[in-house]
Amino acid sequence: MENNIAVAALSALAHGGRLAVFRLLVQAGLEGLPAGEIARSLGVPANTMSTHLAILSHAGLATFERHSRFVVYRANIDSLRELMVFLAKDCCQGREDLCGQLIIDLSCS
Amino acid sequence: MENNIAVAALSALAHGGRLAVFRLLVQAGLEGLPAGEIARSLGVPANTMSTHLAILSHAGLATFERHSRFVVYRANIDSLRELMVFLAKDCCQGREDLCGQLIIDLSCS
DNA sequence: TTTATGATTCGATAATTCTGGAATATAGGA
DNA sequence: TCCTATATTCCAGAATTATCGAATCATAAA
Repeated sequence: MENNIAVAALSALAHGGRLAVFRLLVQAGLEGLPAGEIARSLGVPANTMSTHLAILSHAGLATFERHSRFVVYRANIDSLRELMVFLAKDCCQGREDLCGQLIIDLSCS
Repeated sequence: MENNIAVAALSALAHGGRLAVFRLLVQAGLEGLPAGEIARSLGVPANTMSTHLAILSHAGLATFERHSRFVVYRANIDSLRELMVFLAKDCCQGREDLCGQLIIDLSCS
């Protein structure tokens, strides 16, 4: 993952509202959610939400697909994984000893 | 990790310059680096760097300790781990199936 | 006490991001 | 065609963040 893309992804998630959107999209799974429902669900005006969704998809954290009048958004889990690898790599540059501290618990507790 | 702290950590890293600082601190390891050396190393004015360092330590990503006239900063790897866990958890809320896609390769290649 | 060095804080400007009303697409139905 | 529903783009003001010169603080040495 390139540096600039990582910064874009971090910026996209560094916003409470967009973090909530991402979580909602993850919960929605493969079916995804139309923009309007996301906006309604989080109590945000449609145009504001449209901006947030554009930021998320620009950063690669979400994908979208038009279905007749609806634009369905989906979380891009793969992109989140790349971001996590990027962050982990920061701690592995010639210092594998520190890498050990990064073992994270992925059990869904 | 609390939501607001996670957002603070994401914001802190969502800046090319601060990302570079964090990387430098990780490379420096347990010894850490004094503020001035970090500033010189990255070609940033001391006062600007001081602001960046404050943001990083506020977000928990760095710690500091005064040694006579020097203020030595260190990366807080543990905090990065917590951030990664936080991000991973977003994908595990009742959807353990998606969690599988998050297995990341921590081998330091 | 005076001077020098390292670091932070203050204050002001520039730049960016956030937000939402209004206008504009886009697609389907009457 | 005309109307409605869904979504985005345009635009402008508000809010926040970024940057850095100057002043100040903190520590140590002369």
